[in-house]
Amino acid sequence: MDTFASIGDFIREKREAAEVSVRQLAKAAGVSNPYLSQIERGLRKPSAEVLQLLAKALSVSAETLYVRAGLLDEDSSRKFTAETIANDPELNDFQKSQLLALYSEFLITNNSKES
Amino acid sequence: MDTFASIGDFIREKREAAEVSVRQLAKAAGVSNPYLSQIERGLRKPSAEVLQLLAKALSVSAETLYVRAGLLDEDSSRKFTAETIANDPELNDFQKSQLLALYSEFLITNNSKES
DNA sequence: GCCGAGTGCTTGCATTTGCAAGCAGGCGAA
DNA sequence: TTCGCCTGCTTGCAAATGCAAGCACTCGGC
Repeated sequence: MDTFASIGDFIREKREAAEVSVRQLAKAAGVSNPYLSQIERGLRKPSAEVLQLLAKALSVSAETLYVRAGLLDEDSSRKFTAETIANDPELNDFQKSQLLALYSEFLITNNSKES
Repeated sequence: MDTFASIGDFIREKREAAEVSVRQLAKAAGVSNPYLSQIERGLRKPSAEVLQLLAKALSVSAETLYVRAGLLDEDSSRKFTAETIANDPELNDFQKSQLLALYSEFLITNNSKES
């Protein structure tokens, strides 16, 4: 599975579903229309910045496009729970340490159950 | 705030915290060491693929680096925290619900403090 | 038929990304 | 002192990205 051909197909599919032309989407996203055409046909591999612009213009999340492009794993959020909590800007340091302590406690509990 | 200078600072910080040299990290990530040096100094703007490689070598999530690089919005991180907890295979359902309840409580507390 | 407006795509080029080869320096051992 | 190994960085270059100018086509109106 060629990921970047896949993202091109996905973008074309979304564009056609939205019933807009290559030129219209390109203009809305702020990229050149030949380049968008090349992306859709898998001839070029757009940067994450371009994917971000296209996501916004297509009203889909950037994450969706990144996953399609192989730039994010659907597994990755699962692996780094502790880090995600630590980086959450909505939480203060005390709250983070409380969540992390509880999380660690659960891990220890689960590990001792498995032993 | 120049986002890509910021990602360079962040990568250097993580590398130094891990006590590895530019060459060691570059090798671990599979990128050239001069290029890594340029990234750290903000002279080059790495692609998402390179950020993905560096994230893995630094044991941080790709999302963390993407947010730092402006490729993902922090609003998405907030969604990811809840989702990350819900998807963590190390936790059972009860544990998940406890963490999510605590997390929600903190969000409500923080939102009412701001209002 | 011609024209204008639209369509997706071709092509050449400027700029950027990432690399390989190498430089300059520090440090410890002989 | 020299040597070997390590360090971060410089530099020139190949390949990739993204664009502007333009082509060929379709369609509807006159």
